[in-house]
Amino acid sequence: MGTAFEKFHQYLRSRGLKLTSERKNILKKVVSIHDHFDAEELLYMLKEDGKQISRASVYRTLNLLVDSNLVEKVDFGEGRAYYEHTLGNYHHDHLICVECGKVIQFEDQVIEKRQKDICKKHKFELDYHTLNIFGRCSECNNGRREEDASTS
Amino acid sequence: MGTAFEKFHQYLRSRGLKLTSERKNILKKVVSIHDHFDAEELLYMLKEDGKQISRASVYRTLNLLVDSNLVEKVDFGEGRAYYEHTLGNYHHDHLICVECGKVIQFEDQVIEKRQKDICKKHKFELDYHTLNIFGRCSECNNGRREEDASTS
DNA sequence: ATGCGTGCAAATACTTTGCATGCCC
DNA sequence: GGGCATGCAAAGTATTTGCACGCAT
Repeated sequence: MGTAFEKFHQYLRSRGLKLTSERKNILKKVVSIHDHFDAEELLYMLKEDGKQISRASVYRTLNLLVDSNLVEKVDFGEGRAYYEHTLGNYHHDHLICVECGKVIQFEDQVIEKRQKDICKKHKFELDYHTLNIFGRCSECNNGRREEDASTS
Repeated sequence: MGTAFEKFHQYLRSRGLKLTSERKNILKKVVSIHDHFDAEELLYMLKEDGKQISRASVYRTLNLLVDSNLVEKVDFGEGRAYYEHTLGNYHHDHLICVECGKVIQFEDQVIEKRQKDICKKHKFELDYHTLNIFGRCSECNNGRREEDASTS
């Protein structure tokens, strides 16, 4: 758990940046959230905890955290960015219900491996990836007939 | 090629919507673009062709096209949506170079199949998916030493 | 004819940025 | 003490929406 701070501190130093109390508080909060969240939610949680941190700092720090690989930016196609920390979490992908918005996380080694192979084939140096599968979850799907099996 | 219009027309009818000349022109342009594009680019191309179509109509029609499965919305994490039509194109995923912005399309049946299996396991009805792999392309990668093989 | 669609401009939503001041190293 | 960071508000993007008029069915 201390590792996250060390990593971040190291990242900041390597760029001549500083580990301020705001950044510390943001990182502390971020690693405590074991789910995805967006910038506004994070800002709200920090305020709830009595931390007075500006919206600008939250956005700025999230960018740094993404850059330092401590946080992943995920995109659910909602026109806003979600984030999740990468600690302990092996990387995971998402099943996103277009009906109720529920997000189910999963991870699959076959797909991970296959991606690496594809990158190798294209001489592409893999950094990270995002795989989102959109559809309807089992609950929202109840009492529905199938309509199309077209797109994959 | 006429099929796209039939499909769209059918989709519109099924919703009590109309096939206007604006929608026709937008669809015609969209199917002619064999690459991804964003709303502004599309608007610009239409203007170039001498079509006077408003930004609002472009955005509105793109949403209809996505809804009717003729067009796919893809997200490169740039804070804006890209689109590509789904005609003839079997679905494809993307390798995105974070350095030069180049986008390489690929498709892999193993991954496609695996996704279907995962959905089945979660009783999730698959609609569509987006898989973006970010990293550095072979050109941008030249003369670089590898630094981290951490995240996948 | 009826009602959906269009264009325009304003509104909204998310994120970034300029500037004066504050604080880490 | 110097320079990066912060907070604020304003600016910047991307996209949506209300309204009056126009056109497809």
